[in-house]
Amino acid sequence: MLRGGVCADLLSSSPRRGLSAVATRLRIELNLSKTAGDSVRVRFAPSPTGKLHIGGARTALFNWAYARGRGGKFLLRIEDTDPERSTAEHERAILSGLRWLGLDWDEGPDVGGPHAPYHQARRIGRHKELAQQLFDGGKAYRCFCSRERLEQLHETQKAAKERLAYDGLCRRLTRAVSDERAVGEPFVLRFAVPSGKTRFLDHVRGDVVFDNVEVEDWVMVRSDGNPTYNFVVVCDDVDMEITHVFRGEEHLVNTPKQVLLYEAFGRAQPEFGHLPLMLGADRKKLSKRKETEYTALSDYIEKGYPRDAMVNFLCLQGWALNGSQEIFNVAELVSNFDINDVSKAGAVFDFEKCNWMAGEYIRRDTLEHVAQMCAPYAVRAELMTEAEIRERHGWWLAVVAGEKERVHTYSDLVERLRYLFVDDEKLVYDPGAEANARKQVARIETLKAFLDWLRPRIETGVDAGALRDAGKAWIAERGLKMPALFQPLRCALSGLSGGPDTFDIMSWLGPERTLRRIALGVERLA
RNA sequence: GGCCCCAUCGUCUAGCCAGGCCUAGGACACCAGGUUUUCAUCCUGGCGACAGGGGUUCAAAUCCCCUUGGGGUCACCA
Repeated sequence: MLRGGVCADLLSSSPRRGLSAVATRLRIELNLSKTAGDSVRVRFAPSPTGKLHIGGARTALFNWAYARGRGGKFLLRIEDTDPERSTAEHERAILSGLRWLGLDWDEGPDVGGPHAPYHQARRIGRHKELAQQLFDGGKAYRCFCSRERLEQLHETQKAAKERLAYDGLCRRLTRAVSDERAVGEPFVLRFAVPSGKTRFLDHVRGDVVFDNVEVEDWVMVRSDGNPTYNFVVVCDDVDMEITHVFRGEEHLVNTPKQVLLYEAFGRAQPEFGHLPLMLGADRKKLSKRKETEYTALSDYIEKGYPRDAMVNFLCLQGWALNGSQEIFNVAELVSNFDINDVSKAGAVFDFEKCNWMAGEYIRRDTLEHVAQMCAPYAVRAELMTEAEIRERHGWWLAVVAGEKERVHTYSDLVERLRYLFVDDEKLVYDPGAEANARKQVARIETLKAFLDWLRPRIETGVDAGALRDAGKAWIAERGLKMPALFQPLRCALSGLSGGPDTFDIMSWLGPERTLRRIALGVERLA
C-alpha cells in the first residue's frame, strides 16, 4: 500500500495543475507500490540513429531536472537495438550534446553503474531470458504468419476501414502444433494481449485508459531472435528500477502495450508523463519535417547559441517557471520543475523568440565570457589565430564589446567583425550604407576636410573618447549636421550602415588604416 | 479510416484541479513615439485570445456534454 507521505507531498507541492488529486487517487487505485526508501529513478533513452533532436534534448532536460530536484537518480541508456541504423558516432554526438546542455547522469554507458551494461544491445541475453519466461508462462505465443499474409491482412483491413492490427490467427495454435512448426518454420514471438482495460497514471495527461481490444498482439521478438523496442524498454526499465517514465507524446499509444508487460512480469508499473510534441511552423511534429537544419541540437551549438539560453528556451516549450519570468537559470529550473506543470498541448517552436533569448543571454553575460566564447568562431573564420587573440586580448575585448548588444549568437558576432580584417582596398560597401553616404551632398568635401583635421590628431594613436568630443565640436563649428559627416565616414570605415561608434572603429583600425580607408572613401563615394 | 491526445493573443504561455479577485496577466513578433552620429540596446505606449454551441450555477476561461479544428499513432523502427 502507498505510504501517503513522500509521494503525495511531492505532488501537492505544485498547486498550479489539476493533476495532483488525480495522481494521488490513481496511485492508490493502481497500487503503484512504492516501498520505503524508494527514490526517484528516471532515465533518458535515446537511440543512436541520428542527431540529438531538440525535442529529445528537452525530454532529457525535464527528466534530469525532475531527478535533480528530488534527490533522485538520472540514468542514460542507449537504445541501440536497431543495428542497421545505430552508430557509435551518433552515440558520441548525443552524449556530447547532453553534456553541452550541462546534464550529468548517475548511471550510463560511459560512467557505468549497478545496472550495467547501459547499451540495450548488450543486454540481449537478459531480454531473451525474459521473453522465454513469458512464452513459458503462456503470455506470449509464436506467430508463423508470413509477411505476405500480414500485408494482405492490412490491405483488407484498410479497405474495410477497420483498424490495422494482427488478427490473432496463430494465437489459436495449440502448443503441440506450435512446437512442431517451430522446428522448420521461422516465427516471431507475439505478446498475448489479455482482454480488459489498461489504465495508467500520466502526470501530464492525467488518468489514461485504453481498451485492450485496441491493443494488438504486438511482436516482442523478431524472427531473427532480436527483441523489439516495446519489449526491451520494459525489460530494462524494470531491471533498472525506473520509477518515472517521461518521454514524448508519440509514445503515448505504446504505453498500454508496455503497461501490460509490467503486469505480465508481475511488476508494478512506473508513473508516466508524456510530454507535448515540439511542432514546426506547420504544426506538425518537428522531427517529421523535411528541413533538418534547425532541428538538431548540434545545429544550435555550431551556430553559437549560448548554452544557458538554449536550456532556458527549450524548457519554455511546454513548461513555464511562472506567468511572468521568462529568463531563469538551471538552479531555478531544478528547484521549480514539476512534471505536473507541463502543458498538454503541442508547442510550435518559435525561432524568433529563441533568437531573442540567445541575444538576451549574450547581452546579460560578462564581456570576458562572451569574448572567450566568440574566439573559436573568429579562428574558424580565419580572422585571427588563437595566438593573436591572446596577444591582443584588450583589443579583442574592445571589439567584442562593440558588437555584444547587437547579436544573437557567437558566430553572428564574429561575422559582424569581418570588416575589421579585410584589406582596406577590398572593403565591400553595403548598398544601404553607400546609399546613406551618398545622400550627403557635401560628402566629399566634408570627408576631405575631416581627413585633414584628423591626420595630425591621431599620429600617435586614436583616443576615441577625446576624439569624439573634438570631432563633434568640429562638426558644430562648421555648421554641419551629424549625419553629414558620420554617414559617409561610417561607410568608408566599415562599409556598413549600422554598427558601433565610428570613433571606436577608428581606434580598433588604428591611425594608418583609418586614414587610408577615409582616403579611399573620398575616391569611392565621389 | 480505427484508436488516442489536444484546444487562452500570429507564437510561447499564466490563470483552470479547489468557479467570483479576469473589462484575461507576461514574453516574442509587429506598429507608433522617445534616447542615440547609424544600427542595435534601452524606455514609453499600442495592436492582439478564452474555437463554436448547449448545459450546471446566483456566477464559467475555469465543471459537464456535443460539434468543429489540429495533432499523434496504427512496422519483425525506436
